[in-house]
Amino acid sequence: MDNKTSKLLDLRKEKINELKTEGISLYPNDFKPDHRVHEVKNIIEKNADSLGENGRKFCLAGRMMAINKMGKSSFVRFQDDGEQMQVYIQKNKVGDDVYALFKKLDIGDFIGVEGPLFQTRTGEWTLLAESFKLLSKSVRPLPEKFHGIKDPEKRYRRRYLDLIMNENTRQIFKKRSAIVAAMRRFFDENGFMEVETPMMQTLPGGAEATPFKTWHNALGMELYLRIAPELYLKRLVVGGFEKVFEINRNFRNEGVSTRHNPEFTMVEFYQAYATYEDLMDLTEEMFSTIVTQIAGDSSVEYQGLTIDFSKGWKRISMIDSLSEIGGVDPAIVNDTQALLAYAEKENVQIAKKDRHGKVLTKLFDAFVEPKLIQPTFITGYPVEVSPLSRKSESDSELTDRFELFIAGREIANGFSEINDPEDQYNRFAMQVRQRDEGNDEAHIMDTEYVQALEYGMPPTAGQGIGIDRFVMLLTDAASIREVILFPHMKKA
RNA sequence: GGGCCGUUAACUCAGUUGGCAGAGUAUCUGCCUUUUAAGCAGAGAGUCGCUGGUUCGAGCCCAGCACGGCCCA
Repeated sequence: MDNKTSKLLDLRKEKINELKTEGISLYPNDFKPDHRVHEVKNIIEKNADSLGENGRKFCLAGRMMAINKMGKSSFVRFQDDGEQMQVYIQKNKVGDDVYALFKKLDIGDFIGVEGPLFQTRTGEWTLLAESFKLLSKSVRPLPEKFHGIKDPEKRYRRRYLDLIMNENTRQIFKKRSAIVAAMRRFFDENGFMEVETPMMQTLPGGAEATPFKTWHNALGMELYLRIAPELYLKRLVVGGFEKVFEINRNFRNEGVSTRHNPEFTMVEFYQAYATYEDLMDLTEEMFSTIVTQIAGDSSVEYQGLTIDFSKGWKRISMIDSLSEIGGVDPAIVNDTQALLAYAEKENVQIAKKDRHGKVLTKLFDAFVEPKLIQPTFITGYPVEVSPLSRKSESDSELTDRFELFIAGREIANGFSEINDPEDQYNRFAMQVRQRDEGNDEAHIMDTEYVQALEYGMPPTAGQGIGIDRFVMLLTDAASIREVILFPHMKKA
C-alpha cells in the first residue's frame, strides 16, 4: 500500500518536475536561520517593544504545516523543533516569481523566510516575509492537520510522522531524554562512573531469561545478546572500580506486551561497601530527586492514580506482605503444603518442581504485586529465586535483596552481592539443577565469573532499574511502546 | 498460546436488511492582500488487509491467513 503509486503522489511528482525544469533547487543547503521559533516566541513575550513592521528582522526556517492562500497573499503556519509560527507572504512584497514558486509548494515542505514581525487583526504575531525560499521538498503528503495520525500501528512504524503531527509524542520523548540525563547527573554527583560492558556475551548471565542467539563469523562462535550486564559490572568492582553504572539495552527473547519490549533499557549500578539497605535509601533519593526535577512535584498522576515519590517508602518482607497485603493466612506462609493447597484453590499455577520459595514468589505475584501502587520495597527474597544475592545473616533461606514496585509493577531489583566464590559456585550449581529439571530460564554456570570472585570482590550491593517503565510512570503512558521510539513490530 | 475488537481514499472516519463506494480534511481548477480547522464555486481521487467460499449479487455472511490494539496466561 505504501509503495503503490497513488494519484496524489503522481501529482506531486509532476509539480516537482515543473520546479526542476524551472531551475529551482529542491534541496539547497545554504540557508542559515538566525533564530528558532521558540527563541522568537521568547523575544515576543519579553521584548515586544522592539518588534513591528519597522522593527527587528528574523530569519526563520521550518516545515509548512498549513497554508491559507488568499489570492495575492497567503498565511503559512510552519513548524520548527515542535513550535509553530505563522508567516504572511504578499505577492507585491516577495515579487511575482517568488510568489509563483510559493504557490507550487506543498504542506510538508521546508521553507526559509526572513522579515520583521507584525500582529494580525486577532493579535497573533506573524512574520512578514520579505524573502522566501524552498529548503527541502516533500514528496509524500502529510496526514491531515486536524486529526493527525492516530492508528497506533502507523504511529509506531512511521514514528517520524507521529513526531511531526502529535505534540504529545514529542513531549514524551523529550521527557525521556530529560529523565535519562537527570539520572546520569545523579550518578555523576554521587561519584559513580559510567561504563560500557559487552552487549554480545559468550554466556548470557545476570538474569533469568531466554537470550537471543547470534553468530560471529570470523571467530566461528555463538554469541548471545546480553540479558543483563550484571556479571561484567561486578568484574569491574573486582577490578577496583567501586562505584559504576551502565545505562544500556538488554535483550530478552520473550513475549511482547504493553509492559515488555524484547529490547529494553536498564540502568545497573554497583557500589562497593554498600548493602541492599543503602541502595534502598539511594533509590528513594534518586527517584524523588528526578521526579521533582522532571515533574516539578514529588508526586505524579499515572493512569488515574496519584503516585507519591517523596522519601520514606514502605519496606516490607515478602512473607509479611503475603499476609498483610495479599490476604494470605499468616499461619500458612511457612507451610509449603498449606500454601500449595491455597494456590490450587485460588487458581495460581504452581509447577511440581517448585519449592517453597518459588511458591511464595508466585503467590506474591498473584496477590501482592498488583496492590503495590505507591513505591514499595519488598525484601527477603528466597534463595532459590535469587542466584546472585547474598544470603541473609538471620535466615539462610532468604537473601539480602529487594524489589521495588510502583503502580503494581516491578521497577527495580537490588541486592547485596555474593562475594563468596564458593557460595556463588553452589548457587550456580543449584540453578543448573533447576535447568536440568526443565527451567529454561535458570541461570547457567559461569566459572569465569566465579574465578573473578576468587580474586576477591569487596562487599558490594548492586541494582537494576527499568528505564522504560520508569519513563512510563512519568509520562502517564499505558504501554511501553509509547516510550520507545521504535518499538518492536512484526514485519509488515 | 487463548479471548475480544479492528483493518474502507493521503489522513480521520461513516457505510442501514447482502443491491451503483460515502463524508470531512488533504489534493486539483477558478476567485479572493490580515487568515485562525479561512471562505466561495467546481473537479478528481478506492486492490473496501489478503486468499478462498456461500449467493443472481459480498465492504457487509462463512472459513483460513496477515498485521495491529486491549485483556488473559
